[in-house]
Amino acid sequence: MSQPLHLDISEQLRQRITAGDYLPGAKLPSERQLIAEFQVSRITVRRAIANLVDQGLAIAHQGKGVFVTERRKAVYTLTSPGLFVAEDLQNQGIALTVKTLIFEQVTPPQSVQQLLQLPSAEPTAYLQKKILLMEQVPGCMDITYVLPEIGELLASALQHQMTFPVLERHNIPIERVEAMIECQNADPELSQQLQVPLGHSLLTYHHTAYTTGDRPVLHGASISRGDRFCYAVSLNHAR
Amino acid sequence: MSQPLHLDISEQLRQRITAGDYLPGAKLPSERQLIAEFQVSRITVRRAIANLVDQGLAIAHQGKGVFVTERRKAVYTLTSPGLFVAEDLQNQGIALTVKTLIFEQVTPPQSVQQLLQLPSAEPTAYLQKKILLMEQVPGCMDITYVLPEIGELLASALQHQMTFPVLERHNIPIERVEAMIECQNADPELSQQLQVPLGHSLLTYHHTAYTTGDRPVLHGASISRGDRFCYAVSLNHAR
DNA sequence: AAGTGGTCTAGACCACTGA
DNA sequence: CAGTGGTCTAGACCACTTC
Repeated sequence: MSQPLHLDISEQLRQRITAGDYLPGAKLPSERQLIAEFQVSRITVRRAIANLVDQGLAIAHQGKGVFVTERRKAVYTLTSPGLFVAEDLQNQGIALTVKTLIFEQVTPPQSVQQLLQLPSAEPTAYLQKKILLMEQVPGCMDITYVLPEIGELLASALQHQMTFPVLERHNIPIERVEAMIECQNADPELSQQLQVPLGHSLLTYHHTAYTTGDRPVLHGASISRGDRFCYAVSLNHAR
Repeated sequence: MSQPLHLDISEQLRQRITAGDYLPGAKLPSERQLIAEFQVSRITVRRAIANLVDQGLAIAHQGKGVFVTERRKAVYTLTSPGLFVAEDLQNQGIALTVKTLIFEQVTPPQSVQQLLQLPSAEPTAYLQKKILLMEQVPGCMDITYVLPEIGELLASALQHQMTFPVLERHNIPIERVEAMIECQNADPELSQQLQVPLGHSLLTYHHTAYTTGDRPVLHGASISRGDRFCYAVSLNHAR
């Protein structure tokens, strides 16, 4: 055996997918059919399917079957710092709904305290935890800490609207955003909230927003499904 | 059974990891030990471990054991378009080696032909495929298409050095870069080249670089291990 | 009821690692 | 060599979906 059987089988199936034998959205043969076709045990077929799922090529639905994944991604364009990334999607005609999970005053973790330059005596901030639904489907979980003064002022607005536009409307201009983009994998909570399998690839956009005078206003993380979103940036030479 | 056994077990192990009972780099109990501890079959223990691996919390090494992953990431800072992302790492004191896999003239795919504005009559470009080793460990695969004139001119230099500095040195300034960052999962080739398990999360930086007069020069993708790298961006308000 | 994928068992053999 | 994880088998039962 030069190569594991399950890999051999998943590679054959992968080839059929990339060749277009099974189109996006189409159903793959059932486990029973694959057992018959490749003459192997069920556990090996299941492992082969797991390989495809891990590669993001297929998704299993209990009672229905295994389906080839759709491969289109929505683009968050990072442009002006005052434009919340999700706003960009609305311009693309994607229906956006905000579902607030948490909105309360908390003592943020050390790292956030420093970024927001909170007083060490009584370091509090408002924590918002929201799910962003795109076309009724959960696509992003947003966890944001905002300065307490701002949280109090805008409590009602912040719970049902995008954060950045609310700030701009209240004369808190966003001058600069420091951002960091990374990959992470779904833990049980994210897996449940975003309705993806445990370990699913996620794209995380960490951001700290500063208003006039380089004063930090908020710090947050937008965790999106990695199979459905990406970020676009344009870098221009300073002249 | 409200929750699958394997999830129950992986959650208990996860808690021990986050609580610090098992520190990064430490070895988890062996499958045999876990079988004894939780009184379940081997397949269930293996599934529990697979859950941890999928979440990026652990990594298995045959013959050695399962180990808690190290969680530090190197940062690619996206600043001036003329600075190749990887250069940034050298400034951080990380040893960088380039291993060229492919360097040849090819007919690029349709999408690249358009981006590079190649003549439809005879659309050729140089394709470079490189592995970037950080501290002797493969961390990134770079696939770049460059205009044929440039490829010919710089053949020898391009094979062993970073692309952008070579261009700058030959008076081809990079004025603008259009970039896109996304998640993808390791297919068998990437899995082998980057020495990660099949399906491992990867961070991909697609980029098209333009020189004076908005003429495209090259288009490429830098595919990095998602568990070891991230991208930093700074967005400033235009004044 | 029939078909699908999800969970779990007991057991065998193989491949790699390190003392 | 003993200990580790990797592959594979046959078989059972469960949960969900569709008809």
